[in-house]
Amino acid sequence: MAEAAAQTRRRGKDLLDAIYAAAVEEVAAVGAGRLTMDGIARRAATARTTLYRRWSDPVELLLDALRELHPVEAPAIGADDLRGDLVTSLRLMVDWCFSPAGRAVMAILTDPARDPAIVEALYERVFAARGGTFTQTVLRHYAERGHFDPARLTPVVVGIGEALVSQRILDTGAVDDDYLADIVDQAILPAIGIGPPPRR
Amino acid sequence: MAEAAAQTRRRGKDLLDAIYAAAVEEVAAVGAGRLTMDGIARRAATARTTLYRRWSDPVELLLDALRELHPVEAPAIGADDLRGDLVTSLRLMVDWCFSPAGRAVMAILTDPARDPAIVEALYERVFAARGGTFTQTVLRHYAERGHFDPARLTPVVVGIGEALVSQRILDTGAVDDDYLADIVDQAILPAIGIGPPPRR
DNA sequence: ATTTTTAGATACAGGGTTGTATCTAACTTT
DNA sequence: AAAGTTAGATACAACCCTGTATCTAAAAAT
Repeated sequence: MAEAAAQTRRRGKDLLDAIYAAAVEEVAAVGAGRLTMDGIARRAATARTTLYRRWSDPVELLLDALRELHPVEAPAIGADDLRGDLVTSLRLMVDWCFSPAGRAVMAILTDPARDPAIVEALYERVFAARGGTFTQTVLRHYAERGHFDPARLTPVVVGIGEALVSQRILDTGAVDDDYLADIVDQAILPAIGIGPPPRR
Repeated sequence: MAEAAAQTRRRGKDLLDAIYAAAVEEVAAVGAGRLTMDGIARRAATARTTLYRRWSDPVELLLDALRELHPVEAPAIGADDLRGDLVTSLRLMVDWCFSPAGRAVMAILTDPARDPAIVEALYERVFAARGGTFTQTVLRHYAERGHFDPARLTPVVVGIGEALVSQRILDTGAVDDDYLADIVDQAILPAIGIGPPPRR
């Protein structure tokens, strides 16, 4: 009564964007197992009917939403600074994990009743553009330029940084830059034969 | 009709054990977010009434169940075999992760809507008896005996093995012994300044 | 200005979960 | 043997989610 109702009706891209945003927020909030058309509709402030016109179930909707979201950024390579680039790439990972898309992907991957087909679709749509994991891009670059022995880049080694970051996020819910530097100095660099870290 | 009905009625400990087992199986199957009195009751082949007589919600029940389950085993220390003991401790972790209790704990920890209070209660009840993580016990033992510099045992380093195992489980759902050996040779040992791993 | 498209609102039956109440019959205790 | 406790079964109203159908009015196209 007091305010003139914003009697506008969303349509086309505006509406889709609102629905996509609602979908990733919803899955991050309640988990993939509890994702529901009703929940997405409420969060997007639209009618369930509108969703059913386009998708037949919430997972289809979610996959479309993730496809539309900005893909994961690839870490940039600096000027001959392996250590700094590794920290930067991990920072990139942490930031992405806390983005709406990242939280949504995490919710899907950690769902106990997750569907392998969904996981695969996820990897294709979200990680396809990037060349491997966050630190992998950096490590390969410097290995090719002779900073260390490329034979050191085993599947285990290229996953050290990501594994430690994931664990830290799961444990404490936040990661500061000092911890990222510790990961690089105390785990990644020793594993590729650089170091040992300064003992002070 | 054909068979005489086993007209026995569970009571006391028998019944409780069946309920506890059902609870951890249920949470591992559907996830913490979807844990329901109804699901537990069905799995335990009892009436929901029986559950409501003792607990007011499924999470309370689950926490009691985890308290009753066997705690995590502590890794044994062998005869001066750091590498072998590390692999063994990681094997212990993997086995525990696939046990009913382990799967239940994982489901709780990875639930997007997890309650910090529940997580804390979990750590107290399940991990309290053990001295730190799986590899930590082993690493401390050998560090104290001079196999390597104890200053290397930072929070990052003692978590390397567990982080890589967790990531592998999440990715592939299984971990073989070769991979565990790779983790030890290519990540943990370099981080404590032992190695480099043999290049063959 | 008229027509077409479609967002938004409402309603509905069907199914699942919740928490409570009630009854019975099996097990324990005395 | 009698009295007690309590597992198991059934029923229930309330609520949420699912698909579908129907109507309206706003936005776009003509």
